[in-house]
Amino acid sequence: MTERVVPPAARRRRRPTKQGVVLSEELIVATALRLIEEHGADALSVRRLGRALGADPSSLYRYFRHTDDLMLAIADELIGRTLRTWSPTGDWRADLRELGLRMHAGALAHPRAAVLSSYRVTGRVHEIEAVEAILGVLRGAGFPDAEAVRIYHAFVDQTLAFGALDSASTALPGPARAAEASVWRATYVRLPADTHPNIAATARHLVADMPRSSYPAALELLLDAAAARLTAFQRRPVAD
Amino acid sequence: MTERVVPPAARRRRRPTKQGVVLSEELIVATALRLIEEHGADALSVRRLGRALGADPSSLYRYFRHTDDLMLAIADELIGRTLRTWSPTGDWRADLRELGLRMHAGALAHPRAAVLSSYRVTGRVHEIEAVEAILGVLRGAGFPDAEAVRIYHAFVDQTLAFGALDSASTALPGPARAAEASVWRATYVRLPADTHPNIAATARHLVADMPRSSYPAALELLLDAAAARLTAFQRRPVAD
DNA sequence: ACCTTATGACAACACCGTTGACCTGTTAAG
DNA sequence: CTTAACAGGTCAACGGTGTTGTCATAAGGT
Repeated sequence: MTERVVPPAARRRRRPTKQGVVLSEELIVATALRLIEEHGADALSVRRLGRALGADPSSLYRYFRHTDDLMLAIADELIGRTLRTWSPTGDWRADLRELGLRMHAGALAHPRAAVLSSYRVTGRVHEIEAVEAILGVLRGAGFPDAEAVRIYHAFVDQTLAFGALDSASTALPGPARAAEASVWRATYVRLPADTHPNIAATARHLVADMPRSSYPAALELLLDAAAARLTAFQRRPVAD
Repeated sequence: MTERVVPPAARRRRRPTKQGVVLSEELIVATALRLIEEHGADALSVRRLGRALGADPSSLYRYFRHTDDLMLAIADELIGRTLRTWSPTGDWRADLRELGLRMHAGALAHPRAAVLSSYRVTGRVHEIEAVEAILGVLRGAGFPDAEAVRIYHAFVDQTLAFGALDSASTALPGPARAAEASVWRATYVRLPADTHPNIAATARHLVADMPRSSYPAALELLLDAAAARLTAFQRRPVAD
């Protein structure tokens, strides 16, 4: 068998599919994203994607070695779209807060694609840009290199993880989602104080707090802790 | 069609499968967990589970409406097991740290269940116990009720979100996972300093830090921030 | 002893990712 | 121009998946 996937640069002999579509990596990724947005992540399969493109499913294997490869391409495209609308101001806390909230919002906007991109390192252009930018913010703020990496890592993973978490629950089928929301009201609030004193005591807070995302709060806690460390470093600088 | 799933209380006519096994919800969940532990998360399918149990796959649908239901049952069992090996000492920071790390480790050991349980409220017994226990630790430490709920929410979501994130990457098929790990060494480290100064400057830290989970670091940051707030409250108490 | 019905088994359905073999239009070389 | 190579599209098949409609039967209540 000749090698299935050809590097994009060497692609020349493009010819239309039976249904008249000229395939390309970009078109495939764009169509995949559209599919995910319109019908959910479960709607993304090689076969369905092929159908949506007007091509035989197996054609896709000329562009991506396996579905995994395709996922990475999709993930990187998402990172790129998010980063394009963000520009650092110089205030590291504000910049990280803004970026975090933006990434989180982006995840919620593409609920089912967010899950895919959360746990993969793509090593592609957009991801690299993002890493460079965030590290720049932290080092510019005065974090020593090792600490900058540590904070970067926690920040990025926290944002991606919450993005995936929150968008997963957003993406639940309608009735299931309503059921989730009502568990707090229906089950937890009713627990008697003698067997579950702590839940009973905080019931009204639970009902108010739990249905909302805790990402903004968690982000603020992380920024607080990072700021505290920064002032500690500034008081007693550390060799790097 | 008669309703497929019968509430456990109403189960009476237990009869052995062709291979002589007497099914039960507990046995199914236990076997599923064993399968995951022994052969990885991908080894869990209705058909394989049936084979492992010595029963027809379709029999499982007498106990669980769909695989999702089964996953939730597994998830709750996991919460239970995690909680069972944890006993609060009275030092709230140590207790939360210990519980967080335990939950995270539990998630890593059972990736598929972890992903599901991260964004679902099961409302089952073990989950309720966990909520009660964590709230107890926080209120015992002196957090006002509203703040206790806020910290609880951030703590639990962060733990579950990181659990899902990290277990998703450990659940990657072998080669894909190896590829992930090498991206930092192969791609990022090689970026020239003139185009990517921040990555180049921190390259050795990135290689050391990124392949590991950032959960322990993120947890510590959260505990730091919470402790800072606690002392603030203790200095100037707040009506609740 | 009988009747009901819970529960297990079976077969079938509609999907899935992936691959090897085949065919054909595009392209570059002569 | 002609032609030979081969990129890239198509087809059919493999072995897997979750799920369901139907049927047989053994357990339990009466």
